Amino acid sequence: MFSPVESRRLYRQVADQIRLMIASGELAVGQRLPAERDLAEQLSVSRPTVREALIVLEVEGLVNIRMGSGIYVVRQHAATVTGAEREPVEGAFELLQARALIECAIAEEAAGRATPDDIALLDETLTRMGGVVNDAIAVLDADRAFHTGIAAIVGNATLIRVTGEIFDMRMTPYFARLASHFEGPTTWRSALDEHRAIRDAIAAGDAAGAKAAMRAHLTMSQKRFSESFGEEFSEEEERGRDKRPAKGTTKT
Amino acid sequence: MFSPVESRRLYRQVADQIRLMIASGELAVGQRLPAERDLAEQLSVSRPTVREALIVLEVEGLVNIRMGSGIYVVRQHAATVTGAEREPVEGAFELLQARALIECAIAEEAAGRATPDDIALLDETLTRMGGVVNDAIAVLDADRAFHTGIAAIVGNATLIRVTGEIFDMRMTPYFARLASHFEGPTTWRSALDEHRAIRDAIAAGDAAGAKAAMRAHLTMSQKRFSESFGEEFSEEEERGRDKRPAKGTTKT
DNA sequence: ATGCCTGAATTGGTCAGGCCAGTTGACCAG
DNA sequence: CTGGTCAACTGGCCTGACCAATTCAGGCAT
Repeated sequence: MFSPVESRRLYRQVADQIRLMIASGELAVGQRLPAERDLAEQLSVSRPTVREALIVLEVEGLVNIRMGSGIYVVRQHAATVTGAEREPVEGAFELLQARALIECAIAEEAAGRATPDDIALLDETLTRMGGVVNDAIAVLDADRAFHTGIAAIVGNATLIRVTGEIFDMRMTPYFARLASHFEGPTTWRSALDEHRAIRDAIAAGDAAGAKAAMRAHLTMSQKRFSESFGEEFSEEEERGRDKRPAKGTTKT
Repeated sequence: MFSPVESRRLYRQVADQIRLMIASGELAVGQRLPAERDLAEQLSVSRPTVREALIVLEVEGLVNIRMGSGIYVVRQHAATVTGAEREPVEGAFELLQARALIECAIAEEAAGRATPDDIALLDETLTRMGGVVNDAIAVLDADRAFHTGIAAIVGNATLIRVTGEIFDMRMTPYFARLASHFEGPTTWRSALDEHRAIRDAIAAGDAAGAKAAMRAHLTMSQKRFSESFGEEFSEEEERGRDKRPAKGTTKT
């Protein structure tokens, strides 16, 4: 049907092909791939192209490249596709479910550790968020700061990082385009209220309440999302054209 | 003492450097990067190296490469800046703490959803792990498969991905060097026993038990780790011992 | 026979230079 | 002023080469 012409880039095609071979089991986990030179010959492309494709797979965590030794299949879970051909809607729900599981646990933990300084930092992000509900970019940044701020209360850099990364997963082109349809000052204000509830529970040291508030927040996010795109979802599938060639051009 | 050799591949270093420039705001969102040829000259590396680095950043979603036009910053991902210079010991404890928080929640959720097929898959990884406790690479793979397998029970691709990514964080050169000192058939057999306890709790549908078993497993992992490297750490590090990362003191 | 050591073969990492194709914007004919 | 053309970028891909790390077979001393 609608095939993005973007697929022209050769190293992407090569990466897809190798990824497919891994997913199908043709290349078993732990197995060593043919040498770059051999792959280039078999695929009728040059070695730099093969290298670029392998680097893509390495960043995705599918293979492990060991200098002087070879390239080894680490895992075959094709589930880690980088938004290439993922249903944006399913991806969105999955994302929110994953966030609910992880961030509820973090909020629960944070409630038992928060210091007044921590709460002050959260309050700072809340006031900032309240002042920029009309700025789609700034409000998103404040939203992110609130969620990573809760992770920061636990005092674990890994948790902060993971929280931020999961949050950023919504930044895929698909998701961003869908989000632009339902994100607005009204929905952001609702989110802000839910943020305040989370903040209050954490400030009160109420672990169960913080967990519940976080779950409610992410559940409501999911609800807002599903309700809003229901109407817009007739033919919004096509790739973004001249509407938004680059980010932030029309927003500020 | 010995320099970690840090034979990091050049294109990774270049990617880190550009990522840093993006994170610091030196390269603003929406801005176009210098041309590949110019970047190569400024960084004193060849163009293929620059290309490989940019492909890494593109896969990570930081930049958008548009053929014939240029390379544009999509977003700044400040959370990943910490990767380069991290204390290995603190990092290890942090990692296990983060895993405890996240994977306990996942195990809890999985216990309520597991089907006999899911359990069969877990059992497969357990038997596989039992057969390769002497193979440092294979056993690690089986270990990973068990933990991601639990995430798979929940049926959420994002959770699987996150679990795998956090697991893989231990694959840094620092961590790998430390791990080689304490990982062995004995410790792996202990881990396997703990895995079985988790599996049994999930199979029984015991959410609280699964959570507790997972927490016990990761706590024991931490214990094994800290005990084993205690001897090796005569003069190498000192502040790593008394962990307890102070709350709120988000490092600069 | 055993174990250590060496060196060649293999493999990934990097470089240099070049050509092609798409993008962009200025320039010129209408 | 409008429309179309063209030349200067820019990324995409290729060839060929050399360097560095890994691996393993074969030779040496024990």
